[in-house]
Amino acid sequence: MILEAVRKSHAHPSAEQIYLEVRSRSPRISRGTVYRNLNLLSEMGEVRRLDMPGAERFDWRREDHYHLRCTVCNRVCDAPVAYQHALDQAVTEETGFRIQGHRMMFEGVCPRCAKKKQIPAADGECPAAGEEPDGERE
Amino acid sequence: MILEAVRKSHAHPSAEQIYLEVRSRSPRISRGTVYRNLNLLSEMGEVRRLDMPGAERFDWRREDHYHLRCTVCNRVCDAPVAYQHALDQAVTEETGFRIQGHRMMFEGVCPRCAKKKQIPAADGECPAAGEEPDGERE
DNA sequence: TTGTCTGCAAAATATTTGCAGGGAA
DNA sequence: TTCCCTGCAAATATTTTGCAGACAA
Repeated sequence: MILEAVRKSHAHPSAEQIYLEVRSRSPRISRGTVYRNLNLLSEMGEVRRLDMPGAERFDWRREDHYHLRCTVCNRVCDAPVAYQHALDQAVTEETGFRIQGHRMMFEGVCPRCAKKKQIPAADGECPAAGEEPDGERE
Repeated sequence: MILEAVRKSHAHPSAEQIYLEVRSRSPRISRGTVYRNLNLLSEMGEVRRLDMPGAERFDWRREDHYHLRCTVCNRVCDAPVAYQHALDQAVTEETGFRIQGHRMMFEGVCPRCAKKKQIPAADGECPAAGEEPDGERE
């Protein structure tokens, strides 16, 4: 059920958002269970974890890909750039690390925030997908 | 003094590590002051902030560059890959975001952890620089 | 004096964990 | 019964903040 919640929301939700979503359908669920299962799911590779300032986010997509984050409203969407396997190879050879992969996060201001010059309310979408902003960070 | 501490430690220290370092020289300093000044310094661009699971890390280098993290001991070092400005350009054009830049974090197992199969003690160095491991994460 | 910065402690946020109970095998 | 998973609450960990005092301009 938690896995479904992550997969259904393509908005890279935080653990708290997933908790709220699941609770709306199963009101007795606890945060502990959500965190425990998100950890399990990410270890199993069913969901992907995004390191972000403030709180982790989760991604339903299992393939390697990059992300794009608005530094104003904190919304995250997928970046239109192909994963560069060649870099992993290069770093492996140069460092001796057993490279598992890499993460890339683009940062900038989304079109909406650029216009509004203010933190937007709580709706809206990425250039090509429905996402939910946060409106938190300064 | 806090800026010096970050610059002196080329090991991408956490706020706590910086606090301990500064306190060893100025025992009356408080965590609040360290956090406040790290935030100031990163806003001024004097230090760089690294988003990591668990806790933020700080980097004295001001130029754009990538990082490499051992998923076992949690040590971080600089990655031997040049920053790809072309990607920022591409994402700007494709998304309409006002791109400020991107972060890249390679992940893998460092040579020492690969050998020891265990979390190493508290010494050691990156392939080419002295760094301090964490030995925290599972 | 006025404004800025600090130490201290409490608060806020995010996540993990101990424990007893419930349900499935 | 046994084992695993859950809810609940307390505990951790990290970072921020309110406040009163110290220091410099």
